Amino acid sequence: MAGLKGQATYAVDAKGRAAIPAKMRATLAPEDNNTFTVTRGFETCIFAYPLNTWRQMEREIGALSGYDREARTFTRLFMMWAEEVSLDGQGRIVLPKQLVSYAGIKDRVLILGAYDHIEIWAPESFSEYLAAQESDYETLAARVMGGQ
Amino acid sequence: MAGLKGQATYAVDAKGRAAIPAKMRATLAPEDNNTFTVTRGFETCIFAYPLNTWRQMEREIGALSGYDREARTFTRLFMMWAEEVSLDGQGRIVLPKQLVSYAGIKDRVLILGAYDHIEIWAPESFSEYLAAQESDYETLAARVMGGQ
DNA sequence: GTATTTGTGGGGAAATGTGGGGAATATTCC
DNA sequence: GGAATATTCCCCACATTTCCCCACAAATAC
Repeated sequence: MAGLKGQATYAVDAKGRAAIPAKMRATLAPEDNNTFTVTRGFETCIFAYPLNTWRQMEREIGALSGYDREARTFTRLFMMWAEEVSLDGQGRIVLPKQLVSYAGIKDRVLILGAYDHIEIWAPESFSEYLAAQESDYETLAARVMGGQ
Repeated sequence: MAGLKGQATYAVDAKGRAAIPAKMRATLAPEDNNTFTVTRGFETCIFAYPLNTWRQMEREIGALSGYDREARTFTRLFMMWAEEVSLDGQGRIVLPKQLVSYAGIKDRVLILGAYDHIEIWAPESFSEYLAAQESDYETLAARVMGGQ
């Protein structure tokens, strides 16, 4: 699968639905079956994994020991927020209420591609998140990618 | 089997019944025969294992040495609380009284999927459990999954 | 300028969660 | 032992939520 990329903001309607950008939909493999698993993301957003990617995540979770206290806690938190959602005929998903509330989403969402998953943010939360970063883009790149 | 996931709170009626979320029921294999084995869980909740998974747990218990004192104690505690329960026509199970009392359940339960089993909590107990965690979600993930 | 794709809204059918009745089974008490 | 009582199980009924489809507006492509 080609990496998920791009960004767009969309309306959330009265039924809690939001469109997934057509460009991102085009990136999905047929085996993904127009299905995502959404779960609690890191840093106040919703993560949406295409089906194939989610299967890989589950394998990693399944490899953890049920007798280790921290592993148990993480398994609970990761899985309890997870929910499988499929695109409707118009390319939308229903955002689970609990995740909407966790992410602070009201009537609009910012959807962005992040290589192997999609992220769904309340636009205001994303602005705050950006503002809170201490390193600028260039510095961050150097640190993460090993510029020096 | 796809991992059990999701969360929902349900009423416990006067007969001690609680619904199992339809999404979780859909995850069960036909061989699970709509049957769970419930037992005392780790951290003040009830664990409910689908039949197949329970068989696996039993094999692990069976592999323990009966001549080891601690193994003997763990076997007793693990097995003495276990009880097999089946879904009724409406997708509910009857929660065994002793486990209800152990988990501090009153009139509502929080049910969550935890990959290979379901957990049944008193909502208040789960809140306390969450509040008692010293690491936040992101930190926990990095520690358990090896972010760094 | 027209045709096609993309995004938004809403209505009706089906599934889900909850309560309760009554028969069958078990338990208690005399 | 037998009657009274309690418990368990299986069924039906209803309210609510969710799902799936149709319709239209806006944007993009040609």
